This record gives sequence, structure tokens and C-alpha cells, in this order.
Amino acid sequence: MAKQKIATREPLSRTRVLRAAVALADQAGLEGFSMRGLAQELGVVPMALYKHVANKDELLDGMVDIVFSEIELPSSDLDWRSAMRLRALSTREALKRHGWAIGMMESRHPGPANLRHHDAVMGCLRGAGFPFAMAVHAYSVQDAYIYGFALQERDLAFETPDSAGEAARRRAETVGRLEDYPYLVEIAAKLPGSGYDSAVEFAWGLDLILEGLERLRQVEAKAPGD
Amino acid sequence: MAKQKIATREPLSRTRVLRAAVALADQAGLEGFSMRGLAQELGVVPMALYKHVANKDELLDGMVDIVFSEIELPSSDLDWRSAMRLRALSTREALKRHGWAIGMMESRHPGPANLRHHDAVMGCLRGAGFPFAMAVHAYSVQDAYIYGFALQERDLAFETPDSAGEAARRRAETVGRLEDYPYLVEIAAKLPGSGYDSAVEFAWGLDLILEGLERLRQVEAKAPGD
DNA sequence: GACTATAGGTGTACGGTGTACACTTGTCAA
DNA sequence: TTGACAAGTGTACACCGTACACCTATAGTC
Repeated sequence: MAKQKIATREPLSRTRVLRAAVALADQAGLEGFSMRGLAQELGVVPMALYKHVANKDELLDGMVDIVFSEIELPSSDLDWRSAMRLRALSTREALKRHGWAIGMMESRHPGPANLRHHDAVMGCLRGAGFPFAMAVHAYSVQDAYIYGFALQERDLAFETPDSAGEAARRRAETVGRLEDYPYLVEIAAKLPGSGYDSAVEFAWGLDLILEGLERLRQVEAKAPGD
Repeated sequence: MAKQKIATREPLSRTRVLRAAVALADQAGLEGFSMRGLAQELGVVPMALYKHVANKDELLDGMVDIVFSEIELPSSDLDWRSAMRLRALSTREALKRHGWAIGMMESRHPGPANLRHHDAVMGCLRGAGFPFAMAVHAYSVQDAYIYGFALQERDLAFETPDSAGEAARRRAETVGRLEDYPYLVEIAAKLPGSGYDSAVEFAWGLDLILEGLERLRQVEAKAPGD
């Protein structure tokens, strides 16, 4: 009886650690994410993790690469615009699921999924006829927009749709008289009833950017010069 | 002799604490910024700070508002596009000086400079004839782009201009064979010699967005309906 | 001038963090 | 059976934010 292993837990592994880490960060946020908490979640003593990841930084690197792996690569079956649109929507969704990753997507040692992603996006643009320099610009605008939007969306999410007005009001009262901020008052008054939808908002800006890029691409296509 | 005050240091104050905090974060980064370090910088014991700020969170709120206060408000003497362009450039510069603030600009309790800024920007757009909903969209795209670009710029800054190729090469080698990422190879090969300038890059995307917004504004102006 | 309230700075202590280092234990090869 | 090695443990250290009790110097009032 003492011989049979009493509910032996399956052993740790790098991918098991990474997966649990992502889940914990999803649920507790980056603030509430700690090596000790992760160890507890895995039913193990903190130092056990260090047999599978070098340290917390390297763990975060791996977590970010998991997020990258969840983003749809641009399909080569579509025109460049549809392909970029889909990968942008997919990126936003991934960042919504993993809000803790937003500030870290480009700041860590890139993993394989990261490199594959960047290579595929650049390939999509070059394949669509963007000259090199313009492709770099096009990539830069899109990613800046996507990451920046995700950031805003996460931060503003603290005000639930219909409490936004209330929140703005309280703030203004704290900081000064309401009349000092007439346009914020307008937002507080009109936004709640306007059926604001951040997915629509995201698509609006995205399409504006893609439209501008297509226009420039066509100009360049008539007068080429890689 | 014992009577005369021996080099009495000037007393702390909330603004002195905030200013020193910004300076320390500028120099040490958010990672290296601690209450204890700040206290040391001010020649004082850590707990002394708590007589002037409630806690670290509230201190960060105040620091972010200082950053906001350094951003030029849109001038009402200019057409909307020039005004927005200047405030965007000014924002990028402020975020470049204070890289630690990038992820926090919209995530904390807004201070007076923050509210004033947002109100002025919204006022500029409304005054230029943007209908309410479009003004909200226009604001959203611009800020998403600005914050996202600042984020990228900070993260990519680890690779100095001419070491970028080298860095990319080393990474690819770590993670897989170079041939797997032909477009990253192209970037590594061409970017260094292309005189890449992130200020130019920023303006390129910004103008693309402003151009798109102006186009939509004109359409709307012909068929109005606030 | 004596008395007291108060604001500003101090010292100690507690529970949290990441992780270095030495240890046990369980598994498989020879 | 032995011995190597991988995986998990326990202890310890330096750092973090900050609660709480304390001191001290100044300002106001009588």
C-alpha cells in the first residue's frame, strides 16, 4: 500500500510551465503574477521551476512567444489587404486574451513564433508589390496602431461601457470644475448612449490605414523602383 | 558653532519628490525605480516620502501627469491638421524622454494636465468640423498610433542603428536557420545602409493617418449631420 | 517666555519578491 | 549493485513597499 504511488502528479516540463504561466497571467495580470504563485498553481516548490526555465525573464520570453503563436499568419490566398486585415484582427484578439503581453510583444528576446510572424507579414507586403522602404513603413504603421490600440483598450476597459460617463464626472470633480473640460463632458454625455463598440472602433482606424497604404501602393506600382 | 544649522537641506515637498522621481525613472527605468532608491537620491529615509505621497501608485499617477504637462497642447491658431501634427510630435518627444511612462499614460488616475490635454485635443477636432462620432474615432486612431509607435521605438532602441543587422542575424541563428526567414534577412541586409530615421518613420505614418482623416472630414462636411 | 499642537523626518519590522546553493530523491544504464 | 543524472526540495539572502510608533523642530496661543 505504501508501495503504490499515491496519485503521482505528472512531472513538470518547460511547456507545462509556460502554459500554466500564461493561464496564471491571464487570470491574475502581470502584477499578480509571481514565480511563487506559479509554483503553487503547479503544486510544486518555487525553485522547482528553475529546472525548466532559466529565470523569470526567460519565462516571460517564452510566454510572449506563445501569444505570437496564437496570431493567425497572413494567408497567401488573399489579397494583401484582406490578409493584413485578418492578421490585425487576430492580433487584437490575442492581445485581448493576454492583456499582460501588450507592452512586451517587441521588447523581449524573440522566439520562433515571433520571427515567423514578422517574416510572414513582411513577405506579404513585399509580395504585394510594396518597395522595400515602403513595406517597412507600412509594417511600422500597422503594428504601432495595433499595439497602441490594444493598450488603450485595456486601459480604458476599467470603465465599463455605461459607467464611463459617471467615472469621467467623478474625475473632473476631483480635479477641477466640470466646466473646465467641456469636450470631456460631451464625451461623457454622448458616448454611453451611442452604442460604442471597441471592435468597430478598431476596424475603423485599421481600414483608414489600410486604405491609405493601398493608395500609396498603387501610385508606386505605376512608377516602380524597388 | 553647534548652533548654526549645518548645511540644512531644503525640505521635501510633493513637487520636489515628483520631480526627483521623474528624473530617477528617466535614468534608471521603471524596473530600476524604487521608493528606496528615490529616498536615497533625495538624501532621506524611505518613509519620509510617505509624508508627501500616499504610496507608490499615487506617486506614479503624479509622475505621469508631469509627462502630460510637457506635451504641447494643440494651438488654436493653426488648422486642425497642423495642430494635431505638432501635438503628436510633441507627444512622441515627451515619451522618448520618459520611456517608462509609455505604458501608463492612459492607465492611471488622470491628473489635471491629462484632462486638459484630452479636452484640448477633442476641442480641436470638434472645432474643425468633425462630427462627434468621427472625432472620437479620429482621436482614437491618432493616440493608438502615437502610443504604439513610442512603444516600438523604445523596444527596438536596444538595437543601435547599425547593429540591427547583426542582432537579427544572431537571433535567427539562435532560433533556427537563417533561410527560414528570408524577409528578416532582407531587412537585416538593407535597413542599416538605408539611413533609417525613426523620426521620419513616425512622421510618415502620422501623415498617412492625418491625410485619411482629412479626406473623411471633407466628405462629411459636404453632407453634414452632427 | 512657557506650553502645546502639528508637520516633517526617523527606525524598526513584516510580508512579499526573485533566485543562489546545497540537499534529497527517483530513474535508468552499465 | 552501482553510480550518474535529472527533477524536486529547503534554506537563506537581498531587495521591495509600507504600517506603525517614535522623535524633533517649528508655529501659535496664552
